[in-house]
Amino acid sequence: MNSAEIRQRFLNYFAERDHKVLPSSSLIPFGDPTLLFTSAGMVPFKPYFLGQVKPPHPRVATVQKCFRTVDIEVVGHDGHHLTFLEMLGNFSFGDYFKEKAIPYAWELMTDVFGLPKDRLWAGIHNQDDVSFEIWTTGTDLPAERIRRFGDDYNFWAAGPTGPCGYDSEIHYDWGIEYGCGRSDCGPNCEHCDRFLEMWNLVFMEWDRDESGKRTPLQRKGIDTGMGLERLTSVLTKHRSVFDTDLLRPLIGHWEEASGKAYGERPERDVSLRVLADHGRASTLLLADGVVPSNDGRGYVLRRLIRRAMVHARRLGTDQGLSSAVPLVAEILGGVYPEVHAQVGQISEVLQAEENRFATALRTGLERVTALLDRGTLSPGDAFYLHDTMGFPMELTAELAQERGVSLDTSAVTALMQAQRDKSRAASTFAIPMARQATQFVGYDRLETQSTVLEVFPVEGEAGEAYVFLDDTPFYAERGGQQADQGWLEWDGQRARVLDVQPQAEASAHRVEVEPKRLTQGQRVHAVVDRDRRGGLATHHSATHLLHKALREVLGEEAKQAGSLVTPEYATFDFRFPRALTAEEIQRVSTLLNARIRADLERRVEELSLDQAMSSGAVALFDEKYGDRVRVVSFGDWARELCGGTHLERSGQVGLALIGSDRSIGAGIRRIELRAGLAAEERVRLYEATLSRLSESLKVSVAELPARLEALQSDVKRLQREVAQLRQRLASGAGSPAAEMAHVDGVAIALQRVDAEEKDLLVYADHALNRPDGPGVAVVVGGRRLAVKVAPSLATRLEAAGVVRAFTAVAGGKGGGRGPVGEGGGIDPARVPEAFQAVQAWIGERLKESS
RNA sequence: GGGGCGAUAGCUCAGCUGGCAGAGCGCCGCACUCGCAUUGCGGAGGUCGAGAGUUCGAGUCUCUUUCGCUCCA
Repeated sequence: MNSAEIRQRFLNYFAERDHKVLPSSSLIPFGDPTLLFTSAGMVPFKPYFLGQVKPPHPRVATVQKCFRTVDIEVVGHDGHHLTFLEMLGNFSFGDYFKEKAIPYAWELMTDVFGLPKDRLWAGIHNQDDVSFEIWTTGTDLPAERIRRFGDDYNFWAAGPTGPCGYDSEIHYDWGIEYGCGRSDCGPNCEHCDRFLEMWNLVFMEWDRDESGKRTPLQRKGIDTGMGLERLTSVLTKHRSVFDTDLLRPLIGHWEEASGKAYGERPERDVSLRVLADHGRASTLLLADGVVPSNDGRGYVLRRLIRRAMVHARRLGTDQGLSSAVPLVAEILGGVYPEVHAQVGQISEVLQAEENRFATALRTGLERVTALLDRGTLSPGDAFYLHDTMGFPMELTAELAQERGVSLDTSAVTALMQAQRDKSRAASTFAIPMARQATQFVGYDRLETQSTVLEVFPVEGEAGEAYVFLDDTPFYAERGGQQADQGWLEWDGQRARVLDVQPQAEASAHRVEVEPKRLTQGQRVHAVVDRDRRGGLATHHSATHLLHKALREVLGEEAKQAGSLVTPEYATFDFRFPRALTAEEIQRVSTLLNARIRADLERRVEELSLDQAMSSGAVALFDEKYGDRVRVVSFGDWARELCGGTHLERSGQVGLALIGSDRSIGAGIRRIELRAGLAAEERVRLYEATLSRLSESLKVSVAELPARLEALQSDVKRLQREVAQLRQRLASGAGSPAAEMAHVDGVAIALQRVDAEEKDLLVYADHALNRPDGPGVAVVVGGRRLAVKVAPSLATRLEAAGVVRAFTAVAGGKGGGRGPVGEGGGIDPARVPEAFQAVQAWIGERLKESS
């Protein structure tokens, strides 16, 4: 039996029992900004479990792509942890409960997959007698192979509040020969890995509130999850998931690349497993639109790629993850077509990221060697290299060892831990979960009567509340379009809506209001800010038209990689390997504005995802489950899946201006777009600027560039002349006569120059450098002052002292360092007196030091 | 979302405690050379990321901000 058959048999089993089989959703959870990745099969179904919306069918089954950040550090060290995995699951939304879920699981494992009954164990919660009853009466699992555990193993909750319940796990027993031999050895044994946790059946039973009180859910639910990789390993009698047909070919790829065989040396095997896992995970993440970056999802991806490179280096190969993409596509591409379709682009992005890390390593390496040359390496240095330069600590340690320099790695790890704690402490508060869906009515209307469902205070912001409504005209920030703003009005009161965040099927309105002034059940009038919405719609529609124009000019592979739509401007990111030429931008702009003037009519259709795709609509990566999707088109030209708000006709855009494109990362370009009013304002600004310029330069706009160039070269020539003249002045010829004084054989010069002269010190310098120059030069220009002391006197006189003696009389302030001093704010009328004071001060100093 | 580091000539960077903006490479010119490379001499090239503040004076100190690199959530 291979993994493909196992997937199929699993789904078939549940399909035969009236489950609707749904396709895997994206690794990027839809409409849930709090969640980084789809980490379990139930993630796409959260709105169903919360009762926010009605599921398409009361029971479903899926094979879901999952990514788990928590296991990154663990991967490779054992035979069953993975970052990317496929989760087999069956779900019931208020339909059957554990009385069916347990027998289903048992029947599937034993009858369908034919696992020997004496190898299976069950774990249940120590208070869950109901499950014990079902296991013992509903299946033929003997009571002695049921173990009871506490909350840490068999209690499930999505968070401190919300749905929760007991769960029950099915464990596989590899046999006594793999065990620790202890008498209490069994599932969840801490001393050995004789038992493998395979399938977790979650029984969602209660709703928990802030005080910890549990109230029974009206509709109890079932959520199960079993890793395809683990199941495959058991069914094909391989102790490790890395020996299954899902992963073994990837291990083989790295064996070949490195020339090191798997299964010979434990530490090499770790590297081989890490590479196999990370290659799969990176490929699938990229296929779902994640791009390496400094934070969020992109950062996790970057970390995977870099970890993999360190391991590749350890194996002595310079092949990066990009080399494994075609193989991953071969293994999983049949199941996940998005991988197949993008093999080239995925490899390119990986390649670019690998190059980037290579440069980080190179600069890091220089620094490490520089530090090691000094002979010591403190934990602080190593942490700096890791934290600031991104140079892996293991490599630092390795290099230090080679050079015989000691490094306290545990101290470095402690510093890393401290940094981690700091980050965690500062992590943001989540928005509380809504219990009901919000109906968005804002496509056609900008205001509506609505009822307040729930109100929560915003943590850390007094006077603000999250408000959930039953109906809302406010568009929540989604798909790159910023949220609407506006007002809630009730009983003569009015509160500003600052932001609206999506939360699965609900919308959280952040409102400027004391939380207790708005109560559940209150009727409110919700009004969207019309101007802001207009700007958003203009830019969103313009973005669609731009997307299409780009694809026509550059080719279909110029695919959207993200966008930001604000009322004032929009940015559009797309995959393209190089900068656009001026001519290409010109063509895009011409085409775009021609289609705006063509005044294409906007149409919105609600279709099934399949229909939409086959009708040629452009789909992005974060499509969600649900049988209907919105397709927005302008004429028969631009056609995209989109939930955003749009204009009625392309002509309403009026005008669209596109800026030059720039790179924002590996293979991704960004174009800035201004449309409608914002474009008009921009044009007006340009016009005003140009006409002002042409007026003051007295030439036509067309002649401006030539005129400016001429002026610039004039200025340069004049500047040069001025500098030369000034040099000549300062060096003596025709310079204003300096007033000279002599104290104890030291000549002191006072020179007065024009107030505009900038570099007073240059004059002082020149005075000193004359063959018969003085020992001290004082230069005054306007309210400023410069002092320079000849090197022969530098040990006896400080320029700062001269400046202070001067300013003590003439006012102002100043100071200096060594033989150079400057000051300002002096009264020009009192310079003669001040010069007397300077002479007196110098006289005293000379006496003291002689 | 939090932390660390950075932004100075076309490129890579230096600029110590605030006091005349620099080096190497590259570029241009001249010399040497049959020519090229090399070498020597000379030269051009700077809103010191942006904006406020402190100060007589800010590349340097403080705050804000943009962007980049990096670690973490």
